Amino acid sequence: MNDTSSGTSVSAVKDQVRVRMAPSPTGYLHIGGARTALFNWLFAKHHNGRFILRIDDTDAARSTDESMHEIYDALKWLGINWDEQYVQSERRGIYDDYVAQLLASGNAYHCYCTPEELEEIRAQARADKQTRSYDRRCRHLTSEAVESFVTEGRKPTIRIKMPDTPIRVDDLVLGSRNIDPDTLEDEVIVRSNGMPNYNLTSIIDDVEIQITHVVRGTEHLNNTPKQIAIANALDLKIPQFAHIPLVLDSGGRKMSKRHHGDLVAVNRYREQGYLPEAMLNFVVRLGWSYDDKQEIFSVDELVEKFDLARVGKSGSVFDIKKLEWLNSHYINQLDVAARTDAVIPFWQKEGLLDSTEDRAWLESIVEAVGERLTTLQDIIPQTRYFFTGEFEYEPKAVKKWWGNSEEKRDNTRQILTNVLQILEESPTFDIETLEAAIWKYTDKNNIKRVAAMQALRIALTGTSFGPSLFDIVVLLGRNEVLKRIPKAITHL
RNA sequence: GCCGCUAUCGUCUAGGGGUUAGGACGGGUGGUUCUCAGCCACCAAACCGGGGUUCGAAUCCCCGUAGCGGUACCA
Repeated sequence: MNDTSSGTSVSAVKDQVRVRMAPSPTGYLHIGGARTALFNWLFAKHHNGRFILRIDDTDAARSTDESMHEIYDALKWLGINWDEQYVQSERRGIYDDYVAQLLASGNAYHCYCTPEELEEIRAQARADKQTRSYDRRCRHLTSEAVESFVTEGRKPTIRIKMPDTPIRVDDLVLGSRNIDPDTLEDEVIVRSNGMPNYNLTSIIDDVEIQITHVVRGTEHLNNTPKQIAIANALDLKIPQFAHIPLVLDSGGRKMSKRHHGDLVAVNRYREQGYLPEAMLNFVVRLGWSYDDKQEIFSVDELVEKFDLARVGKSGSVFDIKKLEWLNSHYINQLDVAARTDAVIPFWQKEGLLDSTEDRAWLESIVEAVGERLTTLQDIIPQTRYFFTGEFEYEPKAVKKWWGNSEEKRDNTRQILTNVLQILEESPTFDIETLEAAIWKYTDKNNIKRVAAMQALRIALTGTSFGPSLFDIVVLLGRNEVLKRIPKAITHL
């Protein structure tokens, strides 16, 4: 409210900032939607305003309850809470009143064209290289014509009559421009079944619920002059607009459910073990930056620093590598207890935990894994062998470290046999003692440490990578280790 | 086809009339180490093209070009 640094005209607005996110419940929340929500939410928080959730469900055929709840879930998971909520299907009366007004003032008219006719008109317009695809033929229907359509049983749509003067669009991100009225379509604002359409309901609600700033994706840019025209015809005061650039795939195309499936679903990332903090931090940097050095932002910092004036104009590519980097950063930020809490559901889902494991042991495992997690899901390949001796010996690792000739394998068997004996006879089973004993053995016999260790690692874990091997040995415990080594020797 | 938007390393971006065009992710090399990850050091990597304006243009203007978005009785 006292913002002088924003660079937008927000500072001039006396009233409270009110922004909204208006998803249509026709699927899950996707990355682009999450970013729109986040930008709006941050803008609201930054200005001490209100963030409103509006469910744009005027398309009854495609809207589902299930989808609505998925969107709620995803938003809540991200920590994007809303102060008010509206559902368009419950507000039908409001739209009907405005439509009646539009009809009465002559700013809207009934259109009796059938979908087939419209398609023909469109095809013709295109062939003629026309700017508009509807020729406005129903603007001036004689009463006889109307009557015959009605007796034919045709149900009309209602179209808005576009003005013949330019429409000025001011955009906080893209700047201002005038739209040539010749390019404007007499949009259908009410379907023949009586349901109002997006361009009508959207602007009416924005005005009705007193939205001060409409922050949405640039796919809506062409809708803006149409919506302004509707508001003008109704003599309504329009909000400010800010169109934010699209989120693109690696090929530079808009990310969409249609083309990318659940690759764009926020919930998918949640299931894979991405942290909401990482998602937020990642997504906010798609199109927004603070300065030339900061990449990591806490939510509080974002609220403090977010500014529409620093939103770029061009689309940004979704780069999973960067998300992964941020995610591992935020996972590593968690202390061992919190990280253990975060990882337990993943062990459970994998069926690795049967409630006999004690907390201290689990925390030790997480401690040993250290900074090796990119996603929480990574805990599975990193730690499966702690919970079960039933694993495959990874072929590539076997070939490299156990050897691919009979001679080399004999050698490995010998090493493992010796190591087994050392571990068996060690008076205590702690890292220092074992390490000293093993090093003594390898150095004395001129065996490369790495060779012995990797041979043992594969015997114990099936893989050639992972935490410090002495951590693993101790965490597995003497009994288990003494079982796994002979098994490996037999398998060799 | 028509309408619109955009254009800095592969990616996210900083900058913006005079800079060695900066950072980060990713990539590469070396070091540390029982492996991997990490960490440390270093390297490669960009102003779409052409015209102006100007002493000077990546930056301002124009024109191209390319990419993308929209073009529904979807939102």
